[in-house]
Amino acid sequence: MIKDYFLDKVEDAVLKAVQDNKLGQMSEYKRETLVVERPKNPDFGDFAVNVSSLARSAKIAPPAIANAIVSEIDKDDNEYSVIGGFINFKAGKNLLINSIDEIFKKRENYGRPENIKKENIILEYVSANPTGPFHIGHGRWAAMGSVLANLLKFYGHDVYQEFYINDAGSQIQKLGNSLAIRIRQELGEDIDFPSDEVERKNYYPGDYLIPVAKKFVKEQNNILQSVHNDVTKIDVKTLSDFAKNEMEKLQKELLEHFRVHFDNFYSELTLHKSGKVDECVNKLKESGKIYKKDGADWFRSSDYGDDQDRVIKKADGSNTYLTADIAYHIDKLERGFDRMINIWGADHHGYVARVRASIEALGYNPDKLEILLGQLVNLVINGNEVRMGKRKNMVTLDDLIEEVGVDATRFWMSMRNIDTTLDFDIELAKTKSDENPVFYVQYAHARACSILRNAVENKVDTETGKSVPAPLAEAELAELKNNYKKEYLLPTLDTARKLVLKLEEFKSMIKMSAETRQVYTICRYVQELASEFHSFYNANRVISDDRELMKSRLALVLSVKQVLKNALDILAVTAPERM
RNA sequence: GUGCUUGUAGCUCAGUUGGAUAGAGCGUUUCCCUCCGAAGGAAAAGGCCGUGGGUUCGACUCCCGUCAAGCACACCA
Repeated sequence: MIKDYFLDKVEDAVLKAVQDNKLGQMSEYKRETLVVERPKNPDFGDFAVNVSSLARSAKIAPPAIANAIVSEIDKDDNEYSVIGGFINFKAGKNLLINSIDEIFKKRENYGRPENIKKENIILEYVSANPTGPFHIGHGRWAAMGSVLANLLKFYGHDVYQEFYINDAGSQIQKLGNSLAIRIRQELGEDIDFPSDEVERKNYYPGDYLIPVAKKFVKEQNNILQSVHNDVTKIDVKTLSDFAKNEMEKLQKELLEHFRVHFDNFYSELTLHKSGKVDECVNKLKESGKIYKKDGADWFRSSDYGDDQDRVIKKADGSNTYLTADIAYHIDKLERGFDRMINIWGADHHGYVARVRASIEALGYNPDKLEILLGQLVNLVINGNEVRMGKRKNMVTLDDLIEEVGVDATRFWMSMRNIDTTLDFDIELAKTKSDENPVFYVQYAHARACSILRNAVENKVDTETGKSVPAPLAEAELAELKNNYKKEYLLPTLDTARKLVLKLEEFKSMIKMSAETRQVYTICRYVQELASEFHSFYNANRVISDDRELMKSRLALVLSVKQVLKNALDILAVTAPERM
């Protein structure tokens, strides 16, 4: 990376200057003390380093330090200039040419770092209850999680994507009871969910169980006959299992459609059945971190930073949700993953401390668990915020995707910092104009493709009716693409510096994004690259009579297309050839 | 009451780990197609970085207080 190249040069020079006693009283320098930044004013250069931080140990003024350092640098064809305590750097032709060359060499792998410490990561996200359709909040975790998985894989890690199904506990019974009501309605009975608010909370009154009830009546006739259509005589488990399977099926179909791929769906129920939950309780007891109070077993999570202790086994002998969750995380560790990354909604933040505590209490390293807490999603309809209430006004993810499409939904759900509440403006996400960043970016890709098509297409002159030969033969374009030579770029280099630098930035953007787990940086980058490309397009005509210049610019167009594609692939947003 | 997150341009948001004149998109105003996609581009206007202190040569960034918004504080899952 040009950035790293520059920093290396500066640091080598600092070390040399220190050795030659040219930096005042400074006697040693530790690498990575200095930081590369972007100059506020682009006229200063492409990158800059501020050496003011060295002034304290050197005991000489920052400009003198900067000059001393620059005088030690082997400059090649790059420009170094000193303003105050800043060393500004402007990349020369060699570096710029090399960065485009790299794109042609690496193609779809451009941006993947050479040497990273590869980790075997389990990424858990969405993990919704199988008791209903996804709401738009789930959409944010689904989009961000799958982008993060793509990103970390691209970066070089092994990523195993898992969905934890909360298919145990009271809500499943609730689901069965709700289905019973829907089936009775289906059979013609005049019955409805209780109107009393408190009692109503024991049911899922949403419409989504109606088709499930219809299906049950159609497919499970033998069961209904055996109880002479008296639904109350059917075992609740039969009903809840049926509903649960239907919900899981719907959820999985939607995830596929949304381009979200899980390697595994891990059932909480199997965790209980396998005895792993009990095993976990026993281990905690052995660790001496359990005590009895009011008939329940309490875990001393407060010994590990939690603000209070937590019940692990209720007075009635059953386990809490937390107990299963602990067992689940221990199971992940025992499956041999180096790192566990979970994406949780901010409404679960209270769980972070207790899960970490349990991991530590059981003798594992809690730092292996990374929990990304995401703020929630607000829907904006016609400029008005629609608060996502518990059940009322619930917009399902299905509806949203149908309304705005997979590409726009994925992009919008990924484009904001995970720490900020996301305002999802439906109208804006639907617009096909520059107001909508997804289309702006896709348009840039389509435009690049269009130029490449035009370069090799024979045209017909509308006035004379004569055919006009293509500016470039197919074979020549193929040659440019497959046997790219560094010299190709030279003729357009001066007018394309900004664009080349932006293409080069892809590498550092990927690094930053992967290391901070913040996928929105990819969305931002792709908009910036599109902007630079549109700008270049307007200022420079690609197809022209000057063949060398044309080839040079086509090489850039090919590069832009490649890098846009690489970024959009990570986002799993399509890169259209035409729109 | 306690904890977590967020307050930056009219709106939606960046701000690379404490540095140069605080940036981008939308919106507003003015320009740019005889020609590769104007679904684009160029430019202008727009800011007490919620607020009050502190640390520092230097603070949007770090610390403390304070105000506002969201979320969470179960032997529910």
